[in-house]
Amino acid sequence: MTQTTTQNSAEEPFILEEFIPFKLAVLSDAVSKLIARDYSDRFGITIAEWRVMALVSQYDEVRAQTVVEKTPMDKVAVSRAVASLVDKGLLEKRTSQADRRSALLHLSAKGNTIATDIQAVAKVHNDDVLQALTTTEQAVLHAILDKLIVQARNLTQ
Amino acid sequence: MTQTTTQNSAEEPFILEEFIPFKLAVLSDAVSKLIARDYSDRFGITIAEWRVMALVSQYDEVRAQTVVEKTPMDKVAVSRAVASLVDKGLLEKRTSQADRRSALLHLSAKGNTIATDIQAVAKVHNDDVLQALTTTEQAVLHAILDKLIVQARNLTQ
DNA sequence: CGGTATTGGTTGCAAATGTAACGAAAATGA
DNA sequence: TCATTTTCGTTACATTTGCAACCAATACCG
Repeated sequence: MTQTTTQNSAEEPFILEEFIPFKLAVLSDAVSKLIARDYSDRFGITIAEWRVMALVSQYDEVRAQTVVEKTPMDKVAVSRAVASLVDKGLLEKRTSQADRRSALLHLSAKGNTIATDIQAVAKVHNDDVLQALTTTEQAVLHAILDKLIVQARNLTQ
Repeated sequence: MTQTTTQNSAEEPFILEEFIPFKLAVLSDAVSKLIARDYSDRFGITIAEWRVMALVSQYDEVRAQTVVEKTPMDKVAVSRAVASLVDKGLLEKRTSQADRRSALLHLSAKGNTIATDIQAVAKVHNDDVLQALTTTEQAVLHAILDKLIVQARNLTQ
């Protein structure tokens, strides 16, 4: 851990609500709950399932490992989301010819339709949240979040 | 839900990684895991427990309900964190004379010492993360997060 | 008052999540 | 080429979390 505290920091009162990790948790939690409820009500899927669908939709065909790399989900979470989506008939798995350990995921016709619907809803959610900001602020936010995500990854070795 | 999508949004490809709710989840998750591991290793407490300690330390004496209002934790989570802290001898509960349903929380001597230590560590974590940003960006981030937290609360009715 | 509703917090149970172990396939390398 | 290690994904088990029911105390209101 890097030492970057100022020397007079001990004198400043400690205010939890002003800590970035806390603020991020508060915000992310609020937004996630909002969205999770909506996706569950409208489409009967979880956020984890939605992430898998979104990635499969984007890349057309992905392996579970790819989902693990691109989301904050571990392989168990992905495995379970995939199983559930297959169960619901939204996703199909076919074993890769190149590597028979891994399965290639792709959306079923039904899955494709629903993915399109959710994408529209997701965009509305995104816009709803961002409505509180000016266009400039939105751009700055994106840039800052990108930097911080990189930083967080660096701090995790 | 407010309709704010632009009319040509259907033509833009959908990219999960660029959605603010997703970015926030990725970042918050990474930062939280980083911190959770550290607090657990160094002090043997969870983030939930740390939040309770921080608030009790700040306000000197609080009720469980106050913790619920100021954090993204529900009353069950707070109840359990409090029970665990009492168990560890870091927190004390005394029933309020004004309302004997509620308990007033305050730190034990040991709890106070540890709280001070964690506050220092928390500041370092905060600074470590923010190191990726300029001073201006840090200020902008705070302002934007505040706006978004308000917005998220408004969207949840 | 006296009954009903509300609030503060805990507990029990079910669902979700994380960790570790696992089997199957592929990569490594002696 | 055969033994060993690594990778892919699943499964089993333990822990955590969330929801609903709950008890106790207060507030509300006829």
